[in-house]
Amino acid sequence: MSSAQSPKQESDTRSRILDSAWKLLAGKGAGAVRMSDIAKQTGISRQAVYLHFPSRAELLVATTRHIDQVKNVDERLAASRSARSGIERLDAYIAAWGNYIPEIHGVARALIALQDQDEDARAAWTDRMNAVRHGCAAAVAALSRDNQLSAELSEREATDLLCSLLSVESWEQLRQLCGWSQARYVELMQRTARRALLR
Amino acid sequence: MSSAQSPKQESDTRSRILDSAWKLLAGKGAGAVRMSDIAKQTGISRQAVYLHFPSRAELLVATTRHIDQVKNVDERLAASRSARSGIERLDAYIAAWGNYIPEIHGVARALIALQDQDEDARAAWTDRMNAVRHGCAAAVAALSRDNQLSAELSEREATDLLCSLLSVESWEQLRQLCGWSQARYVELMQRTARRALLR
DNA sequence: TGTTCACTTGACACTGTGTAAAGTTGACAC
DNA sequence: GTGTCAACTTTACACAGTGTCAAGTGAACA
Repeated sequence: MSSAQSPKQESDTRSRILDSAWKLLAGKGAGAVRMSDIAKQTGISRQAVYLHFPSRAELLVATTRHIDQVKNVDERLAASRSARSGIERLDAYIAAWGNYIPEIHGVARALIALQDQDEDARAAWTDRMNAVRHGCAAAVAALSRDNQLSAELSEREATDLLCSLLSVESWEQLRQLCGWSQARYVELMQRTARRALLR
Repeated sequence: MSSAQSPKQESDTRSRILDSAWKLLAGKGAGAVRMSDIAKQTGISRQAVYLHFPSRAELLVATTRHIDQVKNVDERLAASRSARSGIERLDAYIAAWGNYIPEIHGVARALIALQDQDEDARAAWTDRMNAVRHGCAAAVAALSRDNQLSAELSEREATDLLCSLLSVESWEQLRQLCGWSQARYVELMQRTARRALLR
């Protein structure tokens, strides 16, 4: 997601603020994290945070992009393209995304909660969803080339299905509720996708 | 969910407050709905709302239970038990729940957003998730009795799968994002479940 | 007629966001 | 050394929203 980053590199403090936000959001959840918490965690004053971000909403949106960048999501997802067969590529894509989910879960929830109030957050979330959709479309297209797709499934339907499998929010909640391990969770997603897509 | 309701019937005003909350949450999303909005919508003063509910969080939690009751979810879901075959029962269960999702979506989102801050909201959400899980388990058990389940799928795995299919939050977001109609969405869920569960 | 209940009005304490203004500190330029 | 610039600090405040409190109203009912 968001391969586009600002040309000049992020200032040290800005970056530290984003790291703090990330850490706190993962630990306490968006509703419980205040601007003052983030400032304290960073070791600066609350007002200093506003020197770098105009609002809480923009800070949270920036945090998701920051994590994407730090964790090299684009590279991770791109790696799935080197798989030999279509099915391996599908598995690799799901694994790359599935293993990334826990890292962004806290922030993703923040983004979802913000949607009612903030236009940017709404756009950021829709972008994420669409990025996953497009990634899925590419993986499914590779599968299609291998002719392993059952005839009655159009690519679009397959993409929709995969997309639903990969949507962040409820999967991670379910994972926690059901007590699945991360590995089991990824395996479950892969098996589900295979079952859905292959005859 | 929550077949248990308080013995004495809900006061008229209390019920009207809950209806207002429901309407507003569906329209604007939890983050944008204030206590004063709910009061105004109901035609009473803000303070009067606090005569019926001790806090915003408890009001929102009560709203989910109210919708469940008004919309007769328990009955709707129970109706699926009268289906003849296991597969029909599965379809009926999914349709009952799937058609209910849009009605509670706004409130469900509110509940999710509240989780970080409020213990009751957390419990209410977990209850919902578990109720769906148990409903799924029953539907899958019926399928199992029909011996239509593929051998390698344990009931537990099947339940997990179905559960993931039925989780409210991301499905409804996806439905909107992808522009699926309600009917197409339910059909998609049913087909996905069948593919996952049957060989 | 008096009491009670549901509600109203107005005031206020508290928390959190965001803004504004003036002061500090360190680095770097000359 | 002196000046200056940027990043940050402290203090203060405006504003919105939640939740509380106290006194008052008005209709129903005994």
